[in-house]
Amino acid sequence: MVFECSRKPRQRRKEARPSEIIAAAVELWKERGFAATRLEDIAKGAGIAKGTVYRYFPSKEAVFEAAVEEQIASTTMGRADDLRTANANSEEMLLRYFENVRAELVDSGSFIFLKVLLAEGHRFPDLVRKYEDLVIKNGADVVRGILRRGVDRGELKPQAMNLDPTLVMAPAMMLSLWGTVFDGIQVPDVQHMHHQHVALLLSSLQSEAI
Amino acid sequence: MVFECSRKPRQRRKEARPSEIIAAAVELWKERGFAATRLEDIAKGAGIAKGTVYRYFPSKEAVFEAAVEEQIASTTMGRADDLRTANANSEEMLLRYFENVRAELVDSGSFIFLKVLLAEGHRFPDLVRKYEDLVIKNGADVVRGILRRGVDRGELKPQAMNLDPTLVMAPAMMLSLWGTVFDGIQVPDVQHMHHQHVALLLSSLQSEAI
Amino acid sequence: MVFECSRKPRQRRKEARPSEIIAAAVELWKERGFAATRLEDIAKGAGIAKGTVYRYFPSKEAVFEAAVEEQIASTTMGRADDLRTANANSEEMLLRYFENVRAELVDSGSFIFLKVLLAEGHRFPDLVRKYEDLVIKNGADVVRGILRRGVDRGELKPQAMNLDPTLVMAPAMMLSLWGTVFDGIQVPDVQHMHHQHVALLLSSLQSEAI
Amino acid sequence: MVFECSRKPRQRRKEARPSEIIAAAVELWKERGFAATRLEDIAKGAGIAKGTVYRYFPSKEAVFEAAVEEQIASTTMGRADDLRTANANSEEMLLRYFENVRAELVDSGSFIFLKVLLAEGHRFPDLVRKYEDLVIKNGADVVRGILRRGVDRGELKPQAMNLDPTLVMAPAMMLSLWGTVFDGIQVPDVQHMHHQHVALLLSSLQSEAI
DNA sequence: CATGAATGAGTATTCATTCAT
DNA sequence: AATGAATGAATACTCATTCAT
Repeated sequence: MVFECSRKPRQRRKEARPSEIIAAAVELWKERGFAATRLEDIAKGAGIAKGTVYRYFPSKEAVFEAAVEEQIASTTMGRADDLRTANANSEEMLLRYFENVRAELVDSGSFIFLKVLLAEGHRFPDLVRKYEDLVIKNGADVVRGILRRGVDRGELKPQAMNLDPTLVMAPAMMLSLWGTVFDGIQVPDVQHMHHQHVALLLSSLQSEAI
Repeated sequence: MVFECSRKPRQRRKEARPSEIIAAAVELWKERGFAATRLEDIAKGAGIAKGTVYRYFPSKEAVFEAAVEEQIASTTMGRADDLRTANANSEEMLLRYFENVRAELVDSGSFIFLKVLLAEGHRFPDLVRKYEDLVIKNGADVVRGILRRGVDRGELKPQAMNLDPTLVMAPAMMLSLWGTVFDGIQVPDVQHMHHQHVALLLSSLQSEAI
Repeated sequence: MVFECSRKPRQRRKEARPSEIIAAAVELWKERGFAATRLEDIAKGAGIAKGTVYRYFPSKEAVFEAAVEEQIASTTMGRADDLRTANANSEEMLLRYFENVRAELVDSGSFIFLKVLLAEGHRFPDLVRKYEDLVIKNGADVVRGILRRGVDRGELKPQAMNLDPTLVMAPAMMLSLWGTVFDGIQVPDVQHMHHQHVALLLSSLQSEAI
Repeated sequence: MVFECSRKPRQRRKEARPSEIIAAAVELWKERGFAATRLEDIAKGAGIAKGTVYRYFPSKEAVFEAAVEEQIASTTMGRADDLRTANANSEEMLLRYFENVRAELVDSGSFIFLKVLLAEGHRFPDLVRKYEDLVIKNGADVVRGILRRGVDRGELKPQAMNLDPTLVMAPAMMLSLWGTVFDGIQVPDVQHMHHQHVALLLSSLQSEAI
C-alpha cells in the first residue's frame, strides 16, 4: 500500500507498473470518487509522470476497465473456490457468503466498481456485460450451490431451489454499499444485518425435519 | 412530462420554470446519465436558453440538488401517507410497499438520484444527509409501521419488530436498480422477485397462530 | 485587415466571426507556416478567446478546410469571369492569366493552401479532391478557353489545342510559389519569368499567318 | 532499400547506421508525410531503438536535415555528371534532364524534401539556403550547360542563352510533384507532359538553320 | 553502446459560467 | 428578463527527448 514513498525517480518497473497504477487509481477513486479523479492524480499517486500511465493504458477509461478486470479475475474466483470446497452447514455457508461479499466490496474496495457501473454503465457497456457475466452470474452459481448442498444434506427443504439467487445477492451487495455512502450518519452494522438476513432466509427455507 | 408543449415563449410563468428545468434535466439524466448531460442540453430540453437556467439556479449542481429535494418532498411523502392510511393485511401492505419503491425508482425515474448519490456522494454531502434523513429514515418508518400493524393485527409474531427495516428496503431498492443497469442482458422480473422476497419475509415473520 | 485592434472585449459579432477567424489564421499561416500555428495563436490573432473559435469551427482542421473553401469560392470564380469576358489578343490574355495566378497565390496569400495541400494532402483527402475539381480543373478550362479564342481569332495555330493546359498552369504556379520559399536569397522576378514563358508559348503556338 | 534485412543485431557497422536511419525515415515520410511520422516509427523502421537514433542525430529535425544533405550530395551530383559527359543532341539532352528530375523526385522519393521545404521552409532556413545553392543553382547550371551546348552545336539559336533556366526547371519539378498529390484522381502522364514541354521549348529555341 | 521506460512541456478540446445586447 | 455569444480554467492525450539499466 505504501508503494510510492522512497523510490528513486526514473526507476524502471515495467512488470509492476500496471498494478501499481491500478492500485493508486482505486485508492483515489475510493477517496474522491471516479469522476473527480484526474489522470494526473493517479500518476502522482503512483509516483510516476502523466505520460508513463499511457505506456501501460491507452486511455483513462482503460485504467478503469483494467481495474475491474483485475478485480473480476482475482476476487471472484477466490470466492467461488472458497465456498465450493468448504464443509459446513447451510447457515455457516450463507454467513460466509455474505461475509465474502462484504469483505470484497468494502474491505478490498471494489464497491467503487459497482458504484461506477451502476451510475455510468452507459459509458462501459462491455464492462457491464463482463461484470454481469463473471461477477453476478458467478455469484448466482455460488448461491445456487449453497442451496443445493443444503437440500442434499437435508438442511433445507426442496423448494429452496426455487429461490432466485438474486434475492440473496442483491441484499448482500446493497447492505454493503450502504455503509460506504451513508457512513458517519447512520452507520448500519452490516454484519449484524447480514446475520438477520440469513436468519430470515433460513427460517423460510429450513427443512421441517431438522 | 408535459413541460415544453405549445405555450408561447415569453409567456411562461416564472413560477413554473424551476420545475420545468428539473423535469427536463431528469429526463436527460435518465437517458444519458448524469455526467454526460451538459447544462446546455438541459436548457434546450426545457425550451429555454442556457443563461436562463442561471436565473433560477446558481449552478449546475444546484439543479441536481433541487431535483433531489423536489423528489424528496413529493414522492416520499406520498408513499408514506399511502401506506399509513391503507387498510389491508400485511402481505398486501408489503407488496404495496415494494411496488411503491419500484414505481418511484424505475417509473418516475428517481433511480438516477440514488445512483448519483451512491457514486458521487462525496460531491453532495448535504444532499446525502438530507436524502438519508428524509427518504431512508422515512422509508424505515413506513416499514416499521407495516410491521407494527401486522403485529397488532396478530398477523405477524412480536419478534417481527426486531427486524431491521433496512432488510426490507435495501433489497427492494437494489432489485429495482438492477434492471436499469443490467437491462437487455439479464432482465430480472423485478415484480416477481419482489413477490418472492415478500413470501420470504412472511414465512419467517408470520404468527404461528394464523 | 486591421480588424483586431480597438475592439471591446466580449463584443458579439456572430456574423463576421468566421471570416475574421479565417483571416487571422491565414495571416499567421503565411508568417509562420501551418504546422507551427497553434489554435490559440489564431484566436489571439482574431482578438478572441480560444473557446470562441469552437463556436464556429468544430476543430482546428475545420478552420483550414473552411479557409480553403472560402478561397475556392471567391477567387477562382473571379479569375474565370475576368478572362472569359475580356477582349484582348492571345498574348495579352496569357499574360493576364499568369498575373492572375501570381496575384492570387502571392498577394492574396493562397499560396499557403497550395503548400499545405502539397505537403499534407494525406490529412485532407476531400479537400485535395475539391481543390483539384474547382481550382485545377477550372484553371485548365480557362487556359483552354484562351487557346481556343486564339485559334478562333487566327492568332494561334490549330495544334495549339493539343497543348495540355497543365503546361501553362504548373509553371505559372511553381514560379509563383518559388518566391515565397527562396526569397531573400535568389529572388526571381516572377513577372519577368512569366513574360518569358508566355513568349515561349507564343513562339511555338503562333499561327504562321500572323 | 535493404536496410533492415537479416543481419544479426549488434553486428551492424556504426558507419552504416545514419544512412539506414535516413532510408527508413524517407520511406515513412513518403508513405505518411513528414508531420505524421514519429521518431519512434523511424527507429522501428530502421530496426533499432528510439534512443539509438540520438547516438547519430541530435534531434528529429537533424534527421531531416541530414536526409536532405545526403540527397543533395548523392543525386544532384550524379545528375550533373550524367548530363555534362553525355554526347547527344539538344532534344535528347532536354528530355534526359526532364527524366532525371522526374526520377529523382518521384522514383527515389526526394519529392518529400521539396514538399517539406515548400511548406515548412521557415523551420529550416539553413536547409532552404543549402537546397537552393546546391540543388536549384546546380540544376540551373545544368540547364544552362545544355543550352550552351545546343548553341555551340548550332542546334539552338544564340538567344536561347537568354532563357531563364527556371523556366525549364520549375515546370519539370511541378509536373512531377503534381502526381504525388493529385494521384488517383487526375493522374497526368508526367512523361508525356515532359515531352510536350520539351517540344515547346525546342520550337521556340531551335536555330532556323536546322 | 544499445535499449526502451520515464519524463513533462505542449496542445486541442470541452463546458460551466458570465455578461453585453 | 431572456438570450446565446464569449470566456478561460480544466484536462486528456502526444511525442521529442533523457537517462537508468
